[in-house]
Amino acid sequence: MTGHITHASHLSGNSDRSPAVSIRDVARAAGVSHQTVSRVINDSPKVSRATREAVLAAIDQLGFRPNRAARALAGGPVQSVTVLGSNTSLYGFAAPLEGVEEASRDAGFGMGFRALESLNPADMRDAVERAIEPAGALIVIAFDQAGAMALECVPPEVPTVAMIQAPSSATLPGRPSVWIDEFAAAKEATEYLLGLGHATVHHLAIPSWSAATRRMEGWRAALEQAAVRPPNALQGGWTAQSGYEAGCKLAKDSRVTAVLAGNDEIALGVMRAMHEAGRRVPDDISVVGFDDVPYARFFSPALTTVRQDFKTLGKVAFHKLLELSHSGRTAPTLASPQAQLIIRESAGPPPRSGPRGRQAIATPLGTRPDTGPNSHDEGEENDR
Amino acid sequence: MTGHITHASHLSGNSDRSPAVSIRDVARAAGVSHQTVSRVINDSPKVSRATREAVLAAIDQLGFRPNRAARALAGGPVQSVTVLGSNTSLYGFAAPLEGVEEASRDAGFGMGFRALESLNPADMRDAVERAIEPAGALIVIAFDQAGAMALECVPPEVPTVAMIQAPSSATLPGRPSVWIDEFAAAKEATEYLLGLGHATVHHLAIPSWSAATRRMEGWRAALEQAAVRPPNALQGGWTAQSGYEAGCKLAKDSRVTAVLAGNDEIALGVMRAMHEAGRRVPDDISVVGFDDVPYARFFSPALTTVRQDFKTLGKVAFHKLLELSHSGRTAPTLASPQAQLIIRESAGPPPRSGPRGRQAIATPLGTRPDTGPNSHDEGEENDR
DNA sequence: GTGGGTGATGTGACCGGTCACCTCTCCTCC
DNA sequence: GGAGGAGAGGTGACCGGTCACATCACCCAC
Repeated sequence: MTGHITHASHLSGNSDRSPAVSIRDVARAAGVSHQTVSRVINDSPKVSRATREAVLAAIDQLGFRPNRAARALAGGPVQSVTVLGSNTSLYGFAAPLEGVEEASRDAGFGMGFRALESLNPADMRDAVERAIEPAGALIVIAFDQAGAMALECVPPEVPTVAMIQAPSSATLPGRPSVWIDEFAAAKEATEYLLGLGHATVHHLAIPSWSAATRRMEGWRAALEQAAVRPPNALQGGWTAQSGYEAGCKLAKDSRVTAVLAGNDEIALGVMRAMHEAGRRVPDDISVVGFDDVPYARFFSPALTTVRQDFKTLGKVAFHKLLELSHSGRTAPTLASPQAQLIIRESAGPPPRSGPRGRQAIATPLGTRPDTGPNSHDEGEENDR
Repeated sequence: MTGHITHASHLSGNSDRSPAVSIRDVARAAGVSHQTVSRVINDSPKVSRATREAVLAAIDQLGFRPNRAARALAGGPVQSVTVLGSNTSLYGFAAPLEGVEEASRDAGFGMGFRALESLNPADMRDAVERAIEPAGALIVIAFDQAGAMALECVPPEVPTVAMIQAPSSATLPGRPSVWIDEFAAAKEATEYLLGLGHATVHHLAIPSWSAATRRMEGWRAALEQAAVRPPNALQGGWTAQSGYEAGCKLAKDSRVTAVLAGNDEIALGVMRAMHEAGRRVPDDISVVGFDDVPYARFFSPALTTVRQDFKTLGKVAFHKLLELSHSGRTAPTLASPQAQLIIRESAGPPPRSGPRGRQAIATPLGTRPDTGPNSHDEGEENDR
């Protein structure tokens, strides 16, 4: 209530320590020993109801907050996590981060972040060590190779949860991990495209350091179920740029009428490439993305995509970590929020008489190409 | 070289402390006192050359790393920062974060992140306190109201650098802050649009809790210089959704032929709204964005926008913080990387005979509207 | 020759928690 | 009625750094 809180803050070692309220102050106020206060703030069962309440009252009155540094030093529960990932501006990395942050905040935990830049093993080991040191617990965004490599550098005794693309990949056995099961959604998306009449669906995959992604498996399963031989999946990058580059190649192949892109940025790049090549989306070619970034519905055409609940993924990862630290190390792996197909405008039936010939000359990025008129209205909004 | 490093890691207070190498181990190995080691790792001048080298050798050999917690506890230099901001998935917030992370990593600092969710003063105060506690130093992303409010809650003795929109706004005097001076670029963008022949340029602003943003001032300056009375700036949000909503209104006003949007997502929303209203970009209406998000060049039309070097902004903020902590509190405010107009496709001359009538009926988001053909090729790529 | 710098180093307390271990009380059971 | 436990609480050391202060050698000036 009163709670004047003073800060002992200084980057450099100045000497203006302010007398922050400590466990012993609380003890004095409550008429108990400092150890009893420690027991109370750690929910030890060995404190009587009356004493606990007295201590809690004192804590409240003095505005006491346990000091993270002291606690860490003394080997207590550290109460903070470091997230390790290679990127923060990609939505697929930023959104889970947001989820972890929210969950950690709710739990009174601190959250740190460390980026992975180099793939060099020594650097990687170093980055992991630096990440472990302040927090003692890790959440690794292991969607990409950097994250997967980092995961391998983490000593087994460090409480760690990995966010991964697929459970089958080279995750250490027993290492708790969370993922979004995109198999069903990828399958559904592919079936949706086949259902629109496409002879086949091409897949422009996000990078995968191990075998295949779940979304790739779902895509393949749908094709096989429809007795279509899956074309080779194209290995792409993470960015719109990579989608654009791949799209430029795909645009030249007139058999390509439907593309399932590895994420929404890639899908945007593909659409741009098609646009430049004079192939209209969705009239000539259908494009479906992955993620449902917040701005995907404002593309023209609005992107049909598979929504992923990344934020919840982050929250689940954090809670997994909590569970791991509470109940020993008895946490296996766990699937989390389902993905969901969001139908918008970027996919439609294939062109009537097979793919028609290119009608505009492919122009390099930066010149405004023509856009032909079009006139039908399938593709209902299925949003929200 | 050898450097076996052990981790004293546990979330819950288990007792498997591993004997991490401490300052006293190093002292023993080097045949000096622990205090001398402390002096060496803190670059104290009061150590002889020979001793310093012996200690450094021992440090290297044992793979010693100072313990952050112990250091913080003892009141030494904390060597970590917390970034406080309201969002991580918006590019304008994520990119500076990335810059801070990189700079902090290079300096051997830890980086934490805390999100601001509630605008409630009590919650805000609480969030700030929690952010200060573990690191002792703050970087506040104060582009939006939440950040600005947080800034006001920070006690003056806490080393803090603010990233702000404009220096004139309600920043506490003397509080070091960094910003990108967008005045010139906003002016240039507006002049560019006027130069294309537009009678006026409308501005759809990002939220600003204080008077005006620099970009708004630049926009106004260009108009005034051209003897055009600036129309009222529209207050928007941060997202594509908000741009879309505002765009729907703008589309109805036939005098609007050029829009300077507060950021690229807003610009996308505006373009979408125009598209639905049957107003072609750039033929009927020109749209210019702000930020140059990595995918902006893949929009159709590719977005003409003002590039901001957010990453460098983050780095500058961090270095400012370092400087602040080293050389007392003698850091005033400082302008940082210039913004730059990137010309792509989304802006062009206004329609010949004044804005032509709407040719398609405005349709709600989700129905695929027509796109008319178009045929000219201004708008050169000025990219990279 | 002695007092007083100054530069290099050592000593011990301390930061604010936790841990291991001890004490004291009260209850139960043989 | 005394051994044995369980429950509640206290005591002091300790984590790994830093700080304030003491020490010691050495040089210079009076």
